Amino acid sequence: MVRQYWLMKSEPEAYSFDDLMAEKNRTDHWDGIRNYQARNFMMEMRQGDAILFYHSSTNPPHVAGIAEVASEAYPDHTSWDRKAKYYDLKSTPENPRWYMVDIRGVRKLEIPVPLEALKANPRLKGMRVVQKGQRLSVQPVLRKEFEEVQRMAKVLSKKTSSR
DNA sequence: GCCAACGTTGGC
DNA sequence: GCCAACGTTGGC
Repeated sequence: MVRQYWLMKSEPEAYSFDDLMAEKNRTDHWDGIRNYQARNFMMEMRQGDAILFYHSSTNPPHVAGIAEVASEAYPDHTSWDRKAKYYDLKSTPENPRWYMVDIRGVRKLEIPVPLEALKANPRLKGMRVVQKGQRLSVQPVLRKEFEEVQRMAKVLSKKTSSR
């Protein structure tokens, strides 16, 4: 049962939605979050919550697919791994500072929904991702926004295929 | 590659 | 607790 809705960003060159779908059980852990607000949102996530998987730093930026929360937050062990990219010396196994969740790919959108289209849709005005300066890589979305993005993907794909 | 908008750090 | 300096994000 879906409880809450989220949007998570990833740079596709680093990790794309297709990469997630290619994982065993289409499931992977979401490590490397080093922002308190994003971490706190992840700690609110419950199994079955739905996720818009967003590709940032690509042209054009877009929502690529739907995922779901596969496990609730648990300590991000890469935070105390000296060799890891996002090592934080203030995080320890005894006192973890950073957390991660597991997410599972559900389905790829019929067609990616570009940021420009999100911005042009007045129903999505409240989404953080369309607002200037909102860099948060994990953010809550409303159910109606989540459903609107899915609807847009359907509409866009019909337009494309009828040409 | 630029740069605006943020978040974090650390001296005071 | 203030705030300057610095680092990062991410659209363009």
